Amino acid sequence: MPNTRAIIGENRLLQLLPHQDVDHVLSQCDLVELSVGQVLINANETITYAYFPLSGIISWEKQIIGCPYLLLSLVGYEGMLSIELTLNVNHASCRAVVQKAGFAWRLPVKKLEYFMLNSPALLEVLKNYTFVVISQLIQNNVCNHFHLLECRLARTFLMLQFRAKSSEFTITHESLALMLGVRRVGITKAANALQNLNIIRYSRGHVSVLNQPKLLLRSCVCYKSDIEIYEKYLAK
Amino acid sequence: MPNTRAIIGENRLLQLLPHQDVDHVLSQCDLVELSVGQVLINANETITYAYFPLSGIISWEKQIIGCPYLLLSLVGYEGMLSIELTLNVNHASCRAVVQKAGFAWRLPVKKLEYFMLNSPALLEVLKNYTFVVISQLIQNNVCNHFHLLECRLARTFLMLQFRAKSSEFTITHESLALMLGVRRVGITKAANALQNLNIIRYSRGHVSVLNQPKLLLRSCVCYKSDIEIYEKYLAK
DNA sequence: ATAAATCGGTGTGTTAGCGCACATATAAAC
DNA sequence: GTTTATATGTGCGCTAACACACCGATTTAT
Repeated sequence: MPNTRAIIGENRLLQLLPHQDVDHVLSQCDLVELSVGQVLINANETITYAYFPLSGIISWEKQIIGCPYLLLSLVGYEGMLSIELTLNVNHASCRAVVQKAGFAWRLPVKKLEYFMLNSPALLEVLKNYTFVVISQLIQNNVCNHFHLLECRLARTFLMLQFRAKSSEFTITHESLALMLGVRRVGITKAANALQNLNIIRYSRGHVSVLNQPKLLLRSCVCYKSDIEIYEKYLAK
Repeated sequence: MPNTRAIIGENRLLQLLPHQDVDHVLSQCDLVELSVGQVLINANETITYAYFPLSGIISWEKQIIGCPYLLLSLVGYEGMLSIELTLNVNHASCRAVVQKAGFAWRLPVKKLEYFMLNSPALLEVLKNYTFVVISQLIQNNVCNHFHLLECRLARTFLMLQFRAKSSEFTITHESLALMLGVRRVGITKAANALQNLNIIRYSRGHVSVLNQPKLLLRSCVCYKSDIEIYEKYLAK
């Protein structure tokens, strides 16, 4: 299905596998559509599927009683939803919400467990990706604590741009506020600063990155660190 | 060596293994002393040993260029240092520093890799513990972001008390500040508040928890959450 | 075309934690 | 017993982000 692939994209984790393994895995997957706002799973629920996004973006966010949600990781075509399965845990740590519409391969847990035992290549990719996510959790921890909002917002725009494979994407200040654990007005102020510098432009949820190099300069080192670790452990 | 064991304590992860497996593992371990301030590993260094603490406490802390260190996890007799190895990664994500003197079993990486292939029980324990640490990273992320310093300090005291297996332990405001990513004076202020309520008492690095129930009330839910997840995945 | 909903902007006062500087007090060293 | 190092306390001005409240603009629905 080369035509379909061109439209819906590919998943970088699956691309790392030998052809034979990919074929086996895909034969057990369903192609599903991800629509904005869709909650794929809530914290503590039993995991029934792993998702390998092809073109959408999923946010992985945690809530503590009495606090708002906080973004922990963004999952797009470069990753997989439900790394818990790598460790044979089948309860979700976090809520997963679709932030950008798209498509994903959906694989039942049982099948994934089978492949983890029978495809060493897949197992290795999963382990490496799980480590990458752990690294992201660590980086996020420090970043959220020490870096100023404007930097963190810039970093978030970069992460969204990367996963959207486009310098234009759709996200409201409200959603960004939820991700970064701040008030909506906080995002408005920070986003405005970036807009006044002609680095981004936005209007009613539609964001355009006008100057990516400048955005990188305004962001913290954390974006680059994340990318570097990803490339180190998940290069072709 | 029952006498020795009584003195140096036991490691809860190893206790979960069948006797036979423990004996095999311990036969390949060295008993090492942990002294306060000792840096067991720095971020990005190659991991050569895993440590199973028996009585000391190790802090796992990350630094980003331009920022202070931040505590990510405390490792005591309930855990293991170097969960990266579970995912076949042998580069350290973080620095590990001894915060409380004690003893640990030290196992060379090669041997651990061997046991991961040959002791299914150990592999399972390692996977579960790795998941527990991921959960801690997630909880910490939200906690550090939303909870007030006094709560977070109370939580830290509880974590130290738990791992020290004693309501008395030794730690300075300076070290606590480093762990929680705040100024020393911030700790002084928060610790003073707890002391004025007769919940703790401290003097020149020596802390006594006087009233643990009250300390629990002053702390955030995060301590209990951590304990619950630990018990769920690493119960006997 | 009007109403309703969504999205973004502004303004005022508050606060947790910061940076910096300096003051004690206890313990260890000589 | 005096010195020195370590550990803790205090004070002052600052700022990022908060809470709350309200306004304007654009899109969508009827």
